[in-house]
Amino acid sequence: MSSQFREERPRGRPRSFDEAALIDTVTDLFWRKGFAGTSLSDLTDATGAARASFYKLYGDKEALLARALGTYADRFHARVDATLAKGLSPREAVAETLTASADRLADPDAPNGCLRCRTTLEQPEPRADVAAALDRANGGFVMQMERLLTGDGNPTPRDRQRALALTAAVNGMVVLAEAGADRGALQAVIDATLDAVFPPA
Amino acid sequence: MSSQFREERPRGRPRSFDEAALIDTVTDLFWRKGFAGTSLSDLTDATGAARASFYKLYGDKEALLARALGTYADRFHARVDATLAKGLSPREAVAETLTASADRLADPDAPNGCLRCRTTLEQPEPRADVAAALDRANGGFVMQMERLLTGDGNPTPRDRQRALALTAAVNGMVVLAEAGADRGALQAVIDATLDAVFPPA
DNA sequence: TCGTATATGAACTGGCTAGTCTATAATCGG
DNA sequence: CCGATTATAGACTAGCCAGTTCATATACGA
Repeated sequence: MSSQFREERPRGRPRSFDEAALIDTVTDLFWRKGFAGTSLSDLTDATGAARASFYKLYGDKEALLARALGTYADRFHARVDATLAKGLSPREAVAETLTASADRLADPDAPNGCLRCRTTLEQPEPRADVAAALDRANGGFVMQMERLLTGDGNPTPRDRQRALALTAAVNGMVVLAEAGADRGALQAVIDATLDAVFPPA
Repeated sequence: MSSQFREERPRGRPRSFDEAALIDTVTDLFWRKGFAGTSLSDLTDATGAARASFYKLYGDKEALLARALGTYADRFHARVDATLAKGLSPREAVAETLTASADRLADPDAPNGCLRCRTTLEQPEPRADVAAALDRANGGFVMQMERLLTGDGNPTPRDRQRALALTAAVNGMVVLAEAGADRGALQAVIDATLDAVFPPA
């Protein structure tokens, strides 16, 4: 009976790191330092996982990047879910999302920048698996913008264009912030974007 | 008299590369392949300059990056000069500039992306000289946007905000394009941006 | 022709990297 | 306690890169 409820333990020596947290930690590292700027020693130090474990479990460093991009996109997806759950108007939902992004971008304590944008520019010709993850992250971002605009309804062609404009605004704020722009500058971008996407009657 | 008109020749063995073109070539290489992705062998192969000449003339690879950023910014400055010389309205001048950027970004033959944006994201904590060049490139871009808006007049605080919105739009298009967006998607961003910055009465 | 000045090319250094390999450690079932 | 299984630590390989060094080449002025 005890066996019936016990977690299944794998056979050999147990892992010395937290499997569930590993990809999150890797994601944060790539986010902070970039893919090229993160060495495998950085990863083993931060996660506690043995060097060999990474290769056994995931293949290689680029496969880890693909996973990290997935995690990064999932986090944003969850944020949009939370915003949609509040039942705001599209304009309010978009404003909340842009404001949260700007707050994070201007926060000196948060990891700077954006893993999706940084990787997009850093890897113009990525390996197939990374390219797929990148496409899903970038395409997914536009889709989340469409969800904010339509409240999960079907986007019109016009909505798709508005979602592209919103995506460009966020991407643009990422670069601006990394270039040293302060929160006020980002707010100017948000204000202009909201006026463009939700034209005042 | 011949000596009077002859170009001054330096004393020793002449250089085997075109000095005037060197930084342009370096700029294009960094533009295409990124700073980290461009090796010194790439630079010597492309320019014909000896490895040692780079170090003697410029110091090191990062100093070259700083120069390349200056060249890149100068090119854009010159483009804006040419646009301003046409005597268009601010809206027309901005539209022409954004259109030219989008055309280039969507052109499969042009070097992809944007050296300024890419370097901004790739080097979050650059060395002092690179940081200065990057600040001048990024700050200069906003200033060029202000010039387009004011026709070289004094920008109002409102103009400065509009220039930030334009800068964010271009930065955003850079990331969008690198993520695979087509020319039509970029046009949607341009249209929304023009409406936001030049609100239809 | 000779001395000086400058650039070249190629070898070399030192360091870092991703990825592999192996002996050992820690857990299991029996 | 034993054998099987899995993970670990960390040494090791092989390659790449930035930057330096030095003998050699090519120009000058006198």
